[in-house]
Amino acid sequence: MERPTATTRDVAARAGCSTATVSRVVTGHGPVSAEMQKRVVDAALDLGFPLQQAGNRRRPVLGVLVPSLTNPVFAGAVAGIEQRARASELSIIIGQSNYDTAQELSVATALIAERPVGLIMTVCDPLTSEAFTRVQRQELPAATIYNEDVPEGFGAVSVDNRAAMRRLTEELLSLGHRSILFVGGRFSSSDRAAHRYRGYCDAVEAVGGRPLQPMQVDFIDAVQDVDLTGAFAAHGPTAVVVSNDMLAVTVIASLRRMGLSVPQDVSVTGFDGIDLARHVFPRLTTITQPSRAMGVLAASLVLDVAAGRRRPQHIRADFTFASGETIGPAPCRPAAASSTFTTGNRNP
Amino acid sequence: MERPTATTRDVAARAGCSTATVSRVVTGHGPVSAEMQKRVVDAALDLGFPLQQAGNRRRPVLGVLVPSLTNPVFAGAVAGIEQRARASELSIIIGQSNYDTAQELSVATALIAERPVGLIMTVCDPLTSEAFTRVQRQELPAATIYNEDVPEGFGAVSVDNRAAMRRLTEELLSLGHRSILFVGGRFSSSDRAAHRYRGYCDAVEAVGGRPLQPMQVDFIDAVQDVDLTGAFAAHGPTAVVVSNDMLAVTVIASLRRMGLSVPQDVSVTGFDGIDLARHVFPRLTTITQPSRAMGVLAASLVLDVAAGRRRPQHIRADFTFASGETIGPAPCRPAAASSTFTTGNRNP
DNA sequence: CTGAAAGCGCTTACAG
DNA sequence: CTGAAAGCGCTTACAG
Repeated sequence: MERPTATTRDVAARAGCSTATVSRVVTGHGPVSAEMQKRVVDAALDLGFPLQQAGNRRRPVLGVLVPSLTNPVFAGAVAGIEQRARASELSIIIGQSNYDTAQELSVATALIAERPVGLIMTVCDPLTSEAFTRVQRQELPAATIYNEDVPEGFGAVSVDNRAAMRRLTEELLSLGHRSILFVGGRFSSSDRAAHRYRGYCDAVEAVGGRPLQPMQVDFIDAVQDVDLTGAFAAHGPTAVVVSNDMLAVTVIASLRRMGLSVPQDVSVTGFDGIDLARHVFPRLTTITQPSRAMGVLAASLVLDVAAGRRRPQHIRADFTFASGETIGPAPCRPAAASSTFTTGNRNP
Repeated sequence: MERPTATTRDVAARAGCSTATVSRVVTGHGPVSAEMQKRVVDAALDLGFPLQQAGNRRRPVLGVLVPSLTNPVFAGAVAGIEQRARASELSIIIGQSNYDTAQELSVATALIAERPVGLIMTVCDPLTSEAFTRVQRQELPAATIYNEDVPEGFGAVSVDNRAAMRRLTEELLSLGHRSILFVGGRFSSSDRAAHRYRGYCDAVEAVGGRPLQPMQVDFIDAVQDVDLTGAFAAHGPTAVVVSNDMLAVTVIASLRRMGLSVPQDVSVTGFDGIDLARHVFPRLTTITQPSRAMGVLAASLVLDVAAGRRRPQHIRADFTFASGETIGPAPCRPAAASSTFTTGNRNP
C-alpha cells in the first residue's frame, strides 16, 4: 500500500535537470520553459511522483460528522456543506456516528486528526457528548447543526425545535384532538427529539391537558416497523406527533397495518420536511427545516470563524409549517376503540 | 486563515528541550520521559502546533464522487463506503457532481489532488466522462458504482440495470399493459437511465410491441413536478416505468394531480428500492438494489486493489423485484381517454 | 530559464 | 532519556 515514493531527486535525474527545476514545476512558482516543463512532468508521471494538475498539495478540508447519511435531513445538510466548501476550494471529510455516542467519539477523533480547517457536526446531545467536549478542547473552528443546548462561544445552526413542535401540536389541538401521542427517537441519541417533546408538552399544557409519556424508538436509519399497539391500548390517542418524517412515514404504515386510516381515524404529523414528504399520499403535515441552506450557513460560519472574520454564533433558521393531508378533525370515538385494534390487542 | 505555523524549533524553545525531543513526542517514535512528554505537549498546545492525540498525521483517505447526496440511493452507498473505510481506519472525502459533467471533472480533479488511497465514483457516463478518463490515467485504484459500460481493468459494482428493468416491464406486460411509457433522467446525465430504457425496449419488443420514445427529465435532486400531459395525449399509456424511486414518487403525485389514480387508471413502477418506497401508500413496485452493500463491496474492492491483494474486477450485485401496490391490470380504456385529461390538453 | 548552494523543517542513528 | 549533529526532501534567493 505504501510504495517508497519517488523524490524530487529521482525525478530530476530522469528529467536531466536539477531538483530546483523539479520543485519549480511542482509548485508552479518560478519560471520554467515549456520544454523543461514537459520533461519534468513526463518523468514525474513515469515515476509516479505526485504531481497533480494544479495545486499538488492536499486541499484544506472541512470535517463533517452526522448521525447518518441515509436520513435525507442529514444528507441535505451535507449537500449544502459540500457546495459551500467547494466554493472555497475545500474538500469535506465525512463520518457517521449511527446515533451512537461511542462511534461519535471515535469518528470525531479521526476527523480532528485530519487537521481540518473546521468541523461541523450533529452529535447525539451536546450536554453529554464526549466528542463535543473534545472538539471544544481543540479550539477548532466548529459548529453544530440541528443540535440544541450548545454553549455560547461555539457555533450552532438550528431551528427552534421546541417552538416548531409546539406549533404542530397546537394545530392538532385546534382540530379537537385531546389525546395526542408523541413518538420520537431515543432522547439520549437525539436532543432534537427531547426538545420537540418539550414543545409538545408546552402546547398540551397550555390548554390544561396532561402530556402523555413519550414513546422512544431505537433507530439508526433502517426504519423498522413501530409497534404502537401498547400505546394505543393505554391511551387511545386520536393523533400522533412523530419527531421526524422518516419515522412518521413508518408510523403511518404501521397504523395502516393496524387497520386505522390516516387522517380519518388518526392524525399524524412529521418533522423535517424531506422532499418525499411533499409527494407521498396522503401528503405529510410537517415542519420544514431548510436543511441544505442550514448546511451552507454552518459551513459559512465555520469558514468565517476560521478566517477570523466572525465570532462563533448561534443561528436560528426559520422553519415553516407544511400543511398536508395527514391531519383532520378528531374523530368522536377514539381510534383505540376500533374493533380491529382492540381485538388485536387481546392477543399476547 | 493561514497563521504562520509554529515549528518544532519554537516548541523546543518553549519546552526547554531540543527539536529532536519535540520530534520524538510528535511522531511517537523514540523514548521520551513522562515529564518531558508533558512539557512538550503543553508547549505545542500553547503554540497551536499540530499535535493530535494519537497518530498526528492525516489518515489515508478514500475519495468518493456521487451525483447527489440527497438521493437516498447514493447516500446509502456512501454510508456503506464510510462504514467499510472506517473499519480500515480510513477517512472518506466526498464530492457531488450534481449530475453535471463539468462539475464531475472539477470534483474528480480535486479528489485526485487529495492523493487518496483510491476512488469510488458514479459518473454521468463512463463512455464520455472526462473525469473518468482522468482517473484512469492516474492509475489510481478505483471503481465505479452503479455505472455500466466500464472498461475492463477498472473496478465496477452495479446491478444488471437492463435485465432488472426488463423484469419490471415484463411484469406490466403480463398484466395486459400494451402502452407503457418510460420516464427517466436525461441519458447524458445517467447511463443507468439509458440502460434501463434498453431493458424496457427488450421486454416490449419481445412481445412484438413497439417501444415508445423515452421521456427524459432534467433533474438534480429537488424532484419537481413532471408534466406528463403531452406524453399521455400522444400515447395514452396505461403504465409508466420510471427509472428511479424518487422520480416515481413525483410521477405518482403528478398523475394524481391529473385526476388519475394509481394503480386503477395507471400503473407505475420505480427503481432503486429506497427505504421510503416500502412505506409509502400505495407501496411502490420497484427493483431493490442493495445500495449500502454495494458501497461496502466497492470500498472493499478498491482497498484490496490498493493493497495489491486483488485485481480490479466487475461485480454484479443481485437486484430483487419488490412487489408493491402501484401496479394492477391494464384498464380497458386507456387513461388518456379520461375526461380530466383530454380537456386539460386542449389548452395551450 | 537554469543550477549550485544555502536554508528550512523535520527525523534519526549516534553518543553519552 | 536526551542532545548535537548529520541527513533527507524540498524550496528559494542568488548568480549567470
